[in-house]
Amino acid sequence: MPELPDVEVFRKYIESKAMNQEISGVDVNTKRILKNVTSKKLASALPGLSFTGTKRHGKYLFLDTGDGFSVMLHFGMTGDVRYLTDGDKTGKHDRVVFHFDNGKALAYSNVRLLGAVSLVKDIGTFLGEKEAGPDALDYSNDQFKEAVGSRKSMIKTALMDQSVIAGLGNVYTDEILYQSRIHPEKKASGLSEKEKNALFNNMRKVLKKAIEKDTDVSRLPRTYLLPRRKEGAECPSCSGKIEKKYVSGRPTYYCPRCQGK
DNA sequence: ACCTATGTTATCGC
DNA sequence: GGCGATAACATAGG
Repeated sequence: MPELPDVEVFRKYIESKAMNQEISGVDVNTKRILKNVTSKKLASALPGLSFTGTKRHGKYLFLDTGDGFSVMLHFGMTGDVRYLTDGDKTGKHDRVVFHFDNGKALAYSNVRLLGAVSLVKDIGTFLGEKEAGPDALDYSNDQFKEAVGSRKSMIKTALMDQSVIAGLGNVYTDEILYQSRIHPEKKASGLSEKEKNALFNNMRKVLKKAIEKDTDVSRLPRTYLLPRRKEGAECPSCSGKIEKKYVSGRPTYYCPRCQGK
């Protein structure tokens, strides 16, 4: 489920479990998940080091080693992490497992192989190469309005464009647009000041709420679309029907009555 | 067997 | 270069 809130929850999880434990070895079970690094390199660079800190930018997660480079984790659509303690077994989809000298381990799992694991020397350089825009939660209201308002694409496309805003994906973009009562196909540059302000405020509200609830959709407020993100579901606000339409090639759920064009 | 899916990247045409 | 549409990647579940 990795969008910004999911990756932030992963980050906190790793921060609370896997810090400052000496890495004893790295198992690469699926070489295809590695990008710009060989399994040999990964397995030789990390032993003796430990994870000393974490950083997240958009959907990218970085585990610092304190030795001038970080492990970069990207999760695609199905990535996850698990801290393995005594007796926990690795699963079929654990693509890379970082073992610690205390017997525990951190597993990066991914059903589909759309994600990536890599080593990154300089995070800023890496993000520059990826053309990542500012993180969604680092934007000021004015910067946000300028970045979004200058786009000629549909608002949903602009919000999901990682070079404009890093971190928003298909699911949370639907929620943000729903909360803001804005149709996903409205032209970004045609939004009013009021609409842009609402978008900015709801973006922060939705992302923070999702993080606060550990991205458990069943714990989100009743006024949220996510728990009912299904075609034909009842709109939590007007009791109309939720519609599904492909926007920018992605399945998009919205309430045509609340989110007029 | 067919369709769907939380992401990214490349390609084609306008 | 921007933008929309489309496909590709790989896999599990309905």
